[in-house]
Amino acid sequence: MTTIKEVAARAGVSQATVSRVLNGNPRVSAVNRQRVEAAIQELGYRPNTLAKSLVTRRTHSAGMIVGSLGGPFYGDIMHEAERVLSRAGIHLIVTAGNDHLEEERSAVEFLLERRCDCLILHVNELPDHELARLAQDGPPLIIINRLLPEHAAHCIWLDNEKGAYLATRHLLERGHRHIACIAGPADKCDSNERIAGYRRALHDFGVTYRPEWLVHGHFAENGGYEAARVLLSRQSDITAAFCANDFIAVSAMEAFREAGLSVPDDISVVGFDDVMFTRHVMPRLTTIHFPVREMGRRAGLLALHLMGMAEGEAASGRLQPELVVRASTRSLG
Amino acid sequence: MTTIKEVAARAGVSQATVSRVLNGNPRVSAVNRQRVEAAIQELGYRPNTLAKSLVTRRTHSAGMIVGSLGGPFYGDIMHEAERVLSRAGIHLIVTAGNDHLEEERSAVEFLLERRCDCLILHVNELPDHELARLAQDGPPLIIINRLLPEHAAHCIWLDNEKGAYLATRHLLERGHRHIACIAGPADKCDSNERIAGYRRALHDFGVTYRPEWLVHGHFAENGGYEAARVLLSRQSDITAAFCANDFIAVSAMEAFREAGLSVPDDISVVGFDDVMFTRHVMPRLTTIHFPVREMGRRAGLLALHLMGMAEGEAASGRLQPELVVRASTRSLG
DNA sequence: ATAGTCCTTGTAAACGCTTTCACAACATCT
DNA sequence: AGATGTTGTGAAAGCGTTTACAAGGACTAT
Repeated sequence: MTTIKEVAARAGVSQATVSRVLNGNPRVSAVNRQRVEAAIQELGYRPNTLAKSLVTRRTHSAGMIVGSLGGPFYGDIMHEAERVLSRAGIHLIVTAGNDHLEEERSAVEFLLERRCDCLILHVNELPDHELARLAQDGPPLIIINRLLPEHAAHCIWLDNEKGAYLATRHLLERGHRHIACIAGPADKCDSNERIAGYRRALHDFGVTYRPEWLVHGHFAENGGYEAARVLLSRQSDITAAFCANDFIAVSAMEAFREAGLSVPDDISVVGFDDVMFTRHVMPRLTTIHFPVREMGRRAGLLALHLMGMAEGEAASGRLQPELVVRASTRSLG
Repeated sequence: MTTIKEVAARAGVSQATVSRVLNGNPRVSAVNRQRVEAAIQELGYRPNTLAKSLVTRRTHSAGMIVGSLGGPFYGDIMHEAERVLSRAGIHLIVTAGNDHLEEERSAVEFLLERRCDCLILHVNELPDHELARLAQDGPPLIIINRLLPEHAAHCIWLDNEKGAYLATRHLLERGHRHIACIAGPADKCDSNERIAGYRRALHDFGVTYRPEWLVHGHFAENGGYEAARVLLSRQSDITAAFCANDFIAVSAMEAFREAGLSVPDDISVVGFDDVMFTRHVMPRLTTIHFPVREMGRRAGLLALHLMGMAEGEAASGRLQPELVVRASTRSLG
């Protein structure tokens, strides 16, 4: 790899002059500028960002942690954040935390060691106080899909409770009174918020919640299949099910179908997230739209903001879910 | 940020000793080792990888370029590659090229400037000779989903032609003789290879290809909708369609349905890629399985190999597609 | 005693860049 | 004339690490 020194030698100037050309410093004579540019071309010189960052203390990069590099949810977030950031010359470095405490910690460590100018975190296991400490003595921090009350200005989150409320209310308004809830893992707060919204809706409509209506699945693909079977085995005359996400909903529908129940004729199903493929499943899934892309976009914007690179309002805050009615729910009777 | 110097001062030793502790060098007395470790804890010291890499000339990172950070295809590739690499202590840095020449170039530049130890490229626009040059004077290079004949040992690609052949043959074996092809964009080589496979199959079964059977869509979501409508407008009595990917297939099915055609009763449809949701669409899509995850895994493995960190065989080479028969195709008559 | 090992430690020179400072050369004002 | 800017330039210090290399101390073998 050629260095700035060699370029300087070739151009017959000092390193300082080459550096000035590289950084667009106007205090360089036209002659020298040309010479340097020629030398750069000829040698195929490529500045070493490591060295540069070492002295400038800026890496022009934002670090992001997501649950996993795969999957439609994170894909959209990364994609949108990257769009916003790259337009401002900031590169996004993404790493997976895999919803695992140790991995999340080491991911943070990794990004910190790389001296990212800003951190965008989607972490499940890292406890609040560690995040708080990080926010205090690290680079600017943005937390997505989670609310730290003391750091709300750095958080972007979804009103999960409301989403679940909307979904359940939709079922109630269509006359359903025996409504199951296939929730996510019991230890995720997303999951619990959604359960809360479900219960509030029941309560508002004067329906008494029954424990046998609730069952837990996991958020990944096929997460709802087993859960739905458990539910069915309980014989609890349900006519509708609110599912904590679309994967659960789709795989639960499969289980229902196998049990001879038709969706939506025998049982109505609502999902959550509105991931891309919900439009293509049959019946097309009624679900709660999660503005993921907006979340990604805002994360990028807020990052720029905190790095002092964006004008206008900060983009933190709560995002609103919306009900999308399709074909997997119908009125009772 | 605390530096190694401060740690040294606090522990009452030299920087060199701290560095030795950091790097697990055994030539440090137990006493000093403890002192240093204590100092590190107390100060919350975090080594600066930038500085480290500057001198060691290793960044312990592999750079990857994909078309976009979103989407199931790249998601899987990134995910699998990351799994393999992170287990070996190598971090994956992913950047999007957005299938755009300039962006791909600048993505390469970015990764090169970051001094990644290895590059994994999924690029569409970058011409062969630029890749060849890169392979020559840059870090180890891996090219996925594309074959550079002179660099086959660094490539991992899919036999697209064969996949298309299998798909088309399946339709032919079921008695179809008027088979459309909804291809991808005409300028992508994936797309053209798949067209070639389609035509070879027709030829092998003695069916004469007709130009009005071919229509181009794009690979993204809904890419097949318009294309299918064009196809229908041609009145070409087709009974089956081979689609160049699953997104095309799914949106084409929608167009067929809108036109009053039932899949598979009136028209059979085969997709390509076998992305996750094809199992959940209705009718469940017959498609060609593209071993994406295997491709990602191999890319990671090959990267390790080229960095001299893996034992065993190199993982380059051609991946085989497989036909997955589901419910969107049926026998004619 | 003396020389030869083996360990542990510190000193100082890199790594490739930016940036401050000083200085020369020249232009512009009293 | 002299004083005062203005510009373009290079020398050198520093960013936070690693890593020769050398040196000192504690042994052992003569």
